[in-house]
Amino acid sequence: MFSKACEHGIKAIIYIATQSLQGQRAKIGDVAINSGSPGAFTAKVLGTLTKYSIVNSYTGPTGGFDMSVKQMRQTKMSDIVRVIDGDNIYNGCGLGLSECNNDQPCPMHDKFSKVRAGIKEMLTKTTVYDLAKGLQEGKTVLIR
Amino acid sequence: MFSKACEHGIKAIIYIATQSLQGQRAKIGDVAINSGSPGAFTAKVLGTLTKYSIVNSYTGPTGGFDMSVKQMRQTKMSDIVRVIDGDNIYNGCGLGLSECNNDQPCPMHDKFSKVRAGIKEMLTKTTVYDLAKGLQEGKTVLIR
DNA sequence: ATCATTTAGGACAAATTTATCTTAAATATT
DNA sequence: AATATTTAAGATAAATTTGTCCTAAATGAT
Repeated sequence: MFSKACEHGIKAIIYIATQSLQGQRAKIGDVAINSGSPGAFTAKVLGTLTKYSIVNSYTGPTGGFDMSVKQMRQTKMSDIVRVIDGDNIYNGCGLGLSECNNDQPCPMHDKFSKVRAGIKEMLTKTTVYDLAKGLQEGKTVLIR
Repeated sequence: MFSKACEHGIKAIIYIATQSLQGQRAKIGDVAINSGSPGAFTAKVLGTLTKYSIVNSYTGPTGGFDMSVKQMRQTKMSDIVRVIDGDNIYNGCGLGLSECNNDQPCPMHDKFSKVRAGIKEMLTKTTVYDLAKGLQEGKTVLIR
């Protein structure tokens, strides 16, 4: 469904958000350990997310990553997915045709459209804040 | 969503089915041309599908691939996807955790489960016959 | 029987994704 | 100013996926 880069990115963001809720910046090493993601790889993904102002980064000692509550509330999962995986998941053809629409649909287009709308709705209705809260309250986990 | 192998496999099966509905076997070259898929690669995928009796293959002149109407009606899209891509799409964690369930869910588990159920339902309710008919009637296309 | 045609299947190659490593740039602390 | 710490970013490597090529096996037609 999502690329590994996207999975790592989402987990990292959720972890960083929980830390930020406690007033703590998260270093990439901590992120890697606590989100079960490869550090250097995740650092690149976070670089991209930083570029899009989804998360903030700081160099030097006391540096790391953090998010404001505003960022957590504004950032939808759909934003993260779009930045990392592009919008193929929202618009792409399920059978890989270069174009596919109601006018000239692939055989799965109709059925696929509905499923995709469900995915899009789910991702646009879920914010980083929502998921960070669940993790903070111990209702969910990032590693298994 | 699906791997390229799966996309090519689905397109190939739908094309083969329409040909079978007209009493024609389809050679891999025809399949490639008419489904817009790489021939040799698709041949391997069809080999797997043949092993699972989703499609039939015949060697020699007059050989090729075909499906009985019974096969078309019995074969759900979910079967093809499971054979080629495995059942990760049905059971796997959206964030890539090795395990993820209601007991110890990842942050996206609840929302993801619903979406996944929608995908599963869509794939199990759609048969090869359904899609082949749509293509045969000119309502859908395999190439763009 | 021979031959041409087709799938089967393994080896190989290319492309993409995932992941690591190394050096540079930034910056807080001393 | 010097130093230690951290992210940034490019180079490189490993793994996986995608795709091609070639030979063997099967088989219908002559």
